[in-house]
Amino acid sequence: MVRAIERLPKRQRQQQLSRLIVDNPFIADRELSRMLKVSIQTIRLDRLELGIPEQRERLKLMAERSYDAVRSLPLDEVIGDIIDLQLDRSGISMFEIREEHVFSRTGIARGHHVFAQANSLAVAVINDEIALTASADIRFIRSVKLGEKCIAKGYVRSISGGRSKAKVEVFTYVGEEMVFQGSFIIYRSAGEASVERGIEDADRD
Amino acid sequence: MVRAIERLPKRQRQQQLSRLIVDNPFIADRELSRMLKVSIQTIRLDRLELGIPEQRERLKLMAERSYDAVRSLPLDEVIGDIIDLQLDRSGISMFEIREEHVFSRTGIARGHHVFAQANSLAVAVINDEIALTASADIRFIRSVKLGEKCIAKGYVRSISGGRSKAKVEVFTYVGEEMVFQGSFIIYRSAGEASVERGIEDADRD
DNA sequence: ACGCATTTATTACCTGGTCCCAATTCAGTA
DNA sequence: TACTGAATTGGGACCAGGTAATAAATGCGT
Repeated sequence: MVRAIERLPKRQRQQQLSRLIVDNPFIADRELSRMLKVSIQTIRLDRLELGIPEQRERLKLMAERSYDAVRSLPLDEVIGDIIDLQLDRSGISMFEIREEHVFSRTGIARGHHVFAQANSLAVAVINDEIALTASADIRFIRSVKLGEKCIAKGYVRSISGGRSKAKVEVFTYVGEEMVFQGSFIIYRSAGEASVERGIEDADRD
Repeated sequence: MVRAIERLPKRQRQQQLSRLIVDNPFIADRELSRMLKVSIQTIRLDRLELGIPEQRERLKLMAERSYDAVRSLPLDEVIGDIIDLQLDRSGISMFEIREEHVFSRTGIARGHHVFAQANSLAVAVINDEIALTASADIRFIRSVKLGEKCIAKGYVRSISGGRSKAKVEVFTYVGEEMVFQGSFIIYRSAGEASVERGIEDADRD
């Protein structure tokens, strides 16, 4: 039996539903029911089956993620997903090159995205409230292309200058191949609450 | 007149209220009324006077901010607005530091945005279909803060290696003050692609 | 004692849901 | 064709966390 185009079978509708919610977490059931042309109850049953929380919960989760980051470590302000982190020692992050990261003509990632991943990792691995990049020496060893997964590994090499500076080396790989290498000097606030601030005495907010 | 510690005068209570909400935006009026030992209506009047939105709105705003932040770097083709460009010679770009570019705790811009502006400019100034960053040596001279406008000036210093490499220096200013300095080696297609390898010498500090 | 600000209480209403139960529709099969 | 089970829809009760508006109570200074 040929289905009307309007109404999709359950499976496909649920897939659509997930997609819609993923790329607009702010959407409410009412709107979804209009878009998928089913009743609001169906939408709710679908969410239930798919384990998708209600809109408010979704926003709350997003807010929490970005908030926790502020409180502890800027984990959310990081480009790439931190998949391992040993503070003051090392860390690993993963970043997948997608459409929006590449030059559309060539499919090659723009350098600053690869840098951003490495920089974020270098900052994240430093166990401090305030950690800022002071300088960096970087090499793009080979270009990274659409779809490739960049695994960045960061190592804290030294903690010098009365704990106010740290050197972090980051190596980014696609598979076995090294694609990026960077040596970062990170300023830290040196200690728990105060003492030396990173760069020249930044103002507090 | 010595006030009871329990009940503060309006002004102080409202100050407290702001503080409480700032460092826990998730808190609801009910809880606030318990903490400040006033009725829930008073809390609501206070919020009204202070222009503090309800909890749900707060969470929504946070979610929006973090959502925008994730999109902001990836979506832009070029970071910063190119306001002057002489191909193969020099270029100027402007980039304003907004909420989504800073560490929310400190209001200091994340390094990779400043880098991204400079990198984008360095690539843009190279008059070629394919231009990729091969390496860079960068210094963050002072931290850049929320609201500041970064003016990046890029100069093509040399075109060497049979037109396959170019050195571009970028200086970024806030007002008169230099905040960032970078030396970029950019690979260009120089006739045909084959833009694969980058590094040859590994000098690190 | 009066008056004004402040505080509290009350009620109606809103959004965006949950939970539960019943009715309906649809498609395939005995 | 009638039956069955899944899918869909509808409705009601309830919830949190509010807004809005109006009224009543409480301070407190003069």
